[in-house]
Amino acid sequence: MTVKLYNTLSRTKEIFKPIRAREVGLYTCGPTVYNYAHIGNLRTYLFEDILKRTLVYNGYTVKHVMNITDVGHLTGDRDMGEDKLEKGAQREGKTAWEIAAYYTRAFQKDIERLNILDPTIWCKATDTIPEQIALIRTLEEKGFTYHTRDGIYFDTARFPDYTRLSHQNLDALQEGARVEKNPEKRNATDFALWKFSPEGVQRQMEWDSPWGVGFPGWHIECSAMSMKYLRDQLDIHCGGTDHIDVHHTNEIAQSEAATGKPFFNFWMHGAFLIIAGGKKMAKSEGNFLTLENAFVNQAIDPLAYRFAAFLTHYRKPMEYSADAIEGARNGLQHLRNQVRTLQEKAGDIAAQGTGNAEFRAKFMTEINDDLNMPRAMAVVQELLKSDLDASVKLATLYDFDNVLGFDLAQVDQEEKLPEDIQRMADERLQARADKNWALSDELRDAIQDRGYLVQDTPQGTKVFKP
RNA sequence: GGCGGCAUAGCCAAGUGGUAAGGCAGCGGCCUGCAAAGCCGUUAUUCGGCGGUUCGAAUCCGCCUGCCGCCUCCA
Repeated sequence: MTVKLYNTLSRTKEIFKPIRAREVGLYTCGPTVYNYAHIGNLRTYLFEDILKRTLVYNGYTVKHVMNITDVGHLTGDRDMGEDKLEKGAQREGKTAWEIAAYYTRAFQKDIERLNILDPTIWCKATDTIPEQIALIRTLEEKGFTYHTRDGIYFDTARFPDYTRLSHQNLDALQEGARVEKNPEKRNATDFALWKFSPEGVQRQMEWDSPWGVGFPGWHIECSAMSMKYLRDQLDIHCGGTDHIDVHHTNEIAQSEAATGKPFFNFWMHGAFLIIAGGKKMAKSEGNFLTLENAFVNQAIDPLAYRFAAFLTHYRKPMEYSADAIEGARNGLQHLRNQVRTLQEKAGDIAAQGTGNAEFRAKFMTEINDDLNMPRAMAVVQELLKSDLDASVKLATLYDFDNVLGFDLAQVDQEEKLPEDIQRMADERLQARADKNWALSDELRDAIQDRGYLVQDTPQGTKVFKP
């Protein structure tokens, strides 16, 4: 089976071929940990999870590196010395280091709740300062840098293929359209590799460097870390679509300028989650929803978001609405109920291996076509509606779940009922035996109010948490 | 201004030349003491608008309308 992936570099779907035969190097841009991730951020990590699981499903081993940006980028060229982490620290009365540690944990909890597989390697920007400095020094030796009063900058005019990824027309760039421009920059697209700590200011995060005390620029960490951990396996680099024009363009420029070799063969970008009115979800827009407040606190299983995300292709903007989430929530619950029903009918599932080969091939065709999850989800429905034996269906579903990540094999693990719920269930059983329907219905309502489902089946009454 | 994207049923959406996937909601039925769950069936003569190319277009071309992203950090 071949995997086709849309490569932003060529703007076409290409047949994926890793540098090594069976092991893929994957780098995914991680969060800046100065606040909670919002569900729009999380959409991108879900896309990357599907990418990784699809590669694994195809028999590849994936060496996955994700960075944690725990040093603040400046909020703008002119905000001398103020960055998001230090600002967050001020806001919350903690140190920048505490802020970073706190939101790193929060992020890791979020991805765990979404069943996103952990990367092979987590790496922190602050742990690779020496590598970043070394990279900047190489660039300096090769003549790609220049000093300004506030830092060391990369001269993009020296890198001929600067717009390879962005396909921008540099003459038409409107520098300073939204922010005051830095008069010392030689070209509008030049960017800082190293920033000096402002005079008279003691930053919480600053390091010595050959150029003076300061902190790394906005893009250098990803170059340094991907080269450090993936070396000669620079296969796929992912991030949000907003990274194409600036962050990834600059990463390519500085990396290739330093090494003289191509940086990553595949660049993949996830589209935004948008909300009513078509606006992106963003911290700066003040419309951001976290997994915590939009799902966990609403008693909605976070996996409903996973389900929802798979109903839209990763390269298309996804409409967020309460109705859409309600639909996904119901869809996931329905799927789990179907699995429960199958489990009751199924015989030896293990004997079925990975299930039905025909459906497996169909499923694989879809995920291998640039991760077409909406179609893969349709294949799941087709399988469910087919007249295959329950054990075969279930084995096939469990196999698909290696990619889907809905924990379908776990739905049968019914937890023990709390004592009072169990007592009500017992009383209701007696009421039914007495044909006291009024009492029976009252008890059913009471149990359901507590979040449990009551089902009277031919095999007896079942009470469980949905 | 440049680059890029979006517009398909009540909602979320797939589909890039061959006559509209799938999910949710709704409706009808089976089952049930009634439900729930499950199952079966059903729901767009039509794809933002107007032209054009073609035997044939949601899909290609032109024009128009509306919306959005990036060009500052941002998934």
